[in-house]
Amino acid sequence: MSAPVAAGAAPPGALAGEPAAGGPAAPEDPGRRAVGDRQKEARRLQILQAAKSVFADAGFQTSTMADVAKAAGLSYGAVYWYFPSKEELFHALMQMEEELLRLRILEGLAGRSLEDPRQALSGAIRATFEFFEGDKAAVKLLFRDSYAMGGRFESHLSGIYERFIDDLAEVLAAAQRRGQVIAAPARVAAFSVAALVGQLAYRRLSTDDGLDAEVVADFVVALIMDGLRPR
Amino acid sequence: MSAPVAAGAAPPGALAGEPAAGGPAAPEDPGRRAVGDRQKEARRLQILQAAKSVFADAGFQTSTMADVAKAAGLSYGAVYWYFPSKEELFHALMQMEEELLRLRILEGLAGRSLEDPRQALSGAIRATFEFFEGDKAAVKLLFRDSYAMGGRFESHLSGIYERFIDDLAEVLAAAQRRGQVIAAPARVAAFSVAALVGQLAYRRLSTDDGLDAEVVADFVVALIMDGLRPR
DNA sequence: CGCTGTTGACTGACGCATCAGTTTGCTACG
DNA sequence: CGTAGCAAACTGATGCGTCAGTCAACAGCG
Repeated sequence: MSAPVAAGAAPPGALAGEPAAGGPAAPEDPGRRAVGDRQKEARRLQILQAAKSVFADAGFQTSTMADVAKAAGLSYGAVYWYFPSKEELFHALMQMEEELLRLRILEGLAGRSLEDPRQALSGAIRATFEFFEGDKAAVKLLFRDSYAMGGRFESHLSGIYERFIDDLAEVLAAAQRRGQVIAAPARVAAFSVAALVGQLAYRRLSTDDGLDAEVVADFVVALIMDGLRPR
Repeated sequence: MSAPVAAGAAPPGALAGEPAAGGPAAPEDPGRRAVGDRQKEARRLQILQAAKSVFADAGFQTSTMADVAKAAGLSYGAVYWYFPSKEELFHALMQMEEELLRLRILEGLAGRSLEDPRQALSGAIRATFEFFEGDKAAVKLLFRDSYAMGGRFESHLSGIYERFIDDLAEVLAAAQRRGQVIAAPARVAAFSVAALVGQLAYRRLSTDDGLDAEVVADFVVALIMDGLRPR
C-alpha cells in the first residue's frame, strides 16, 4: 500500500555486496526505470540533488514537490515512491549534508595536532569554509531553511552545531587546562566560533568582501585567539 | 469545519463590559469600535502585537491571517482594514522592531565615550542583549523569519545589520587609526560582532547557558577585544 | 528461445484541505 | 441616514498526498 521507502532489512553489507557480476555498463540512466539496489540508490540521490537545488533556490516552504519532481526529471508520484512526505525528503537531505560536512571537517583536522588549539581551530574552520564555498546550496539549506522551520527541523541545525561545539569545547577545555586559553565558558566560546563561521559563510553568499575563504578562515582564527586589541 | 462554524457564537455578550461611562476614560477598549486617529493607531498596534506573537510562535509562512485576527480579538476582515496584505503586515512589524532596537542601542550608547572602542562595544552589545532579553519574539522574527524569506525581506535583517555594522565599523576604523585596534577589515570585524550578538541571543532562546544577558555581553566584548589566548 | 505471469518502479490526474484575499452585510457613531 | 469600522461567509488558487492504472524488467515454464 504505502511506499516502501527504506526497503525492509537493507543490511549494511548490501551496499557494494551485490554480485556486480554482469552489468559492466553504466547502471545510471537518467530517464530509465531503476532496477536493483545500486540504481535505486542512484535514483534516491538524484532526487535528493534535485531537492537540494530546488529548496536552496526557493526555500522549503515555497518549493513544491512538483518542482522537485520536475528538476529530477521524474513524475510527481515517483518522488513519493522514494520519500513518504515532503518533510521526510527535507529530513533526509539535511542528514546527508550533515554527514558530508562532518566528513570534511574530520578531513581538515587530519594530521593536525589537537594539542594546539590554534591548529585545531584553523583546520576545522578552513575545512568548513571550503565546504560551504564549494556548496552554496548547503549554506542556504542550513542557515536559512533549517532556521525557518523551528522546532522539528531546527534539530538538524543544532545537531550540526552541537556536535561541532562538543568537539570544539573539548579542544578548548583541554587547552584551558594547559593554560593556552583563558578561563571562559568553553561551550559558549565554542558556540561563538561555530556561529561566526556560519554567519560569515552565509553572508558571503550575498556580500562580496573581496576576501577568499582561506583569508576569512584565518581572520576568524586570529580574532578568536588574539582579539582586536593589539598585543 | 467548512459550513457555518459557530452559528450562534454571537459576540455581543462576550464583548467585555459596557463602555462604562464614556467620558475621558481610556480610548483603548479591546472590543470596541475604533474611532478617531488615536484609537485607530491603538488598534493598529494591537494587531501588530498579535501578529508579532503569532509569527514568533509559528513562523511567518506557517501562521495564517486567521490566527492573527483571532489573537487580536478581531474578525478576519478587520485585519485587512488596517493592512492590505500579509506581507505588508509583516513589513510593518519588522519596521517597528527595527526602530525599537535602534532606539535602545542609542540609549545604551548615551553617556559613553565613542573614543574608547571597548566602551562603545560594551554599550551597544549590552543594550542589544537587554532588548532581546525583554522581547524574545523579536529575536525569532529577526533571526528566523527574516532569514527565511530571502530576497524581499532579508532587506530588513540586513538593513538592521548594515546600519549596526556601519556604526560599528566606523568606531573600529577610528580606533584603528588611533592604534587601539589591530589592522583588519573593519567591516568584516564589525559584521562578526553583530553576528555573534545575534546568534548568541537566538541560542539563548532554547539553550540555557546559565548566564544572564549582562555576563554574555561582557563575554562578547572580552572575546572580541582580547581573544582567547592569555595576554 | 518465445510465451506468460508477476512484481514493482513509475505515471499523472484527482481528492481534499488550507488560506490569502474579496465581498457582502451589519451596526454604531456623528 | 450616510458612512466608517468591523464581522463573517465566500472564492479561487495552490499544493500535499493518494491511488488506480501502465509498463518495463525479470522470472519460470515449456
